[in-house]
Amino acid sequence: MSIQKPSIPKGTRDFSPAEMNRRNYIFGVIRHIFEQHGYMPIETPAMENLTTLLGKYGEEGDKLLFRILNSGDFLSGVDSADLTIANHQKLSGKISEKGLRYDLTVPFARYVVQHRNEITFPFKRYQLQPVWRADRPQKGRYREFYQCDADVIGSDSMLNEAELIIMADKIFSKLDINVVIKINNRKILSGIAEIIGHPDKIIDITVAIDKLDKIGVDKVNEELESRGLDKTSIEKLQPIINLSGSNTEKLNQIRKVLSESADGNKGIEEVEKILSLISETKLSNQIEIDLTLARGLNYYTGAIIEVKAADAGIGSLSGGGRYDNLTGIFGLPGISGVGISFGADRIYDVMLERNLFPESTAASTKVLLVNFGDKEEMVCLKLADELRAKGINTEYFPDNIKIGKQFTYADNKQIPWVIIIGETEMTNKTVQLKNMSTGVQSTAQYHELSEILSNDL
RNA sequence: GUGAGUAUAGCUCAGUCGGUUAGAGCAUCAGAUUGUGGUUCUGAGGGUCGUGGGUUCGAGUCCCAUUAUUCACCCCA
Repeated sequence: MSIQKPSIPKGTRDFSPAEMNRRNYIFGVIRHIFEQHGYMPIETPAMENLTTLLGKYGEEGDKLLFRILNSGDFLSGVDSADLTIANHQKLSGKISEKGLRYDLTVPFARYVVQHRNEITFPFKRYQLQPVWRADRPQKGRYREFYQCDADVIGSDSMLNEAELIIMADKIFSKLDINVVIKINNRKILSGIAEIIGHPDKIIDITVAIDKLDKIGVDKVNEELESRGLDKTSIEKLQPIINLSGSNTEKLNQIRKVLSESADGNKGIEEVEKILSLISETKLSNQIEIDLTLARGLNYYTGAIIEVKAADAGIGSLSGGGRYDNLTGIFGLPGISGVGISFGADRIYDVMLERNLFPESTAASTKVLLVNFGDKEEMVCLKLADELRAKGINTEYFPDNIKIGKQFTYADNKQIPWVIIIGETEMTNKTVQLKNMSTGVQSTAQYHELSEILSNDL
């Protein structure tokens, strides 16, 4: 066997220490805000039964599921007639029973149904875990990536929508990313489709309108026509396509079009309610009604939320919405949920591109003690432990090598301080303390160290 | 699923019209400097030019196939 070049599957990544520190910073901010609002952590397995996953994400989603081949003799029970290309779908069902999770919402719904007797409703949970999609990778799109979900299940109140939006605003403002929070409502979209007499065309309509900025009104109308809408319907859609102004102005324009639709009016009412609840809070980011939001249309039934980086080419950083009956298919009907998901990897990409990570994410070790050999060892070990006890991340270099090399090590690891204890220092019961960024070195007493090191940032 | 690009040192990339022994920067290692890093100087190691075939006296370079990878569409965090 020849030596093979090591590699990892496309769309997956290794995370080196510097990247992990930055990623953990993002997770830390998100977790902190979630917990501040009373969300509790759960985890679910990387793999789920395919029966749990299939049919929840539409036809496209089913294709993007990673399926796990059954262990052992996976062909037992398969007859040769199944082993044809035409039968691949049927075959796949026989040789694969498990799949990697595609998102965190469906496993959460499964979890809620399975644990319904242990859960107090409304149940507020958060979950920071990787998900997998067998997509073609490209910029900002991976086959393995982390979602950070917060959901409330078992409460119909719009306060939840408002809270999720406020949390999103806090998270992005804490991370220093300028974003636009976009909201929409499935009921408004249904209302539009109802008014023009094409309830089946919601997706076609939103996809076409979404291209307005790129291709202009005329082309959008052409596209609507090619997607099977008649002239009268397109005419009725014009006020929707040309929607503009403040959120209130937009709502008024929509209201005129949807006056005949019960569903549509309900949707408008919901959006207004959410906006009014948020108006009590001072948001750092802009919030904007956008009817082209049609994400997750397969299961969202009310509010739809999406967060995009202001002036960025990357896709959305966060998305969510309300789903009235997600647990219904698992045998627990009538429970409504609303949630939001943050894409940690895209947030990372945007922050890296804009240089938004704080300096402190670069290093975790605060001070390195230089190794001078056996005589100094005990003093160093004792001092190192004292510093750790004071909350200072400290390491002692394990080998007695040239101290130049030990400095290079500190430099590469971006450790801000180095402590040198040699024969002279041992006798005097002092240390040489060197600041690696200024290059300034001075003599210090043991008891001064923790204060100097913890004051410095 | 559709389309386009790329593949040469650990990394980023040069390599002319097809022509002798394939180069640079960065990184690594060693030394200048056995109690001081990041800056400087000197030197060293490191290559099946993705893989397989073809054209040719001769291929990193041209042609075909294949694999990997990147970007875009669809869709999505």
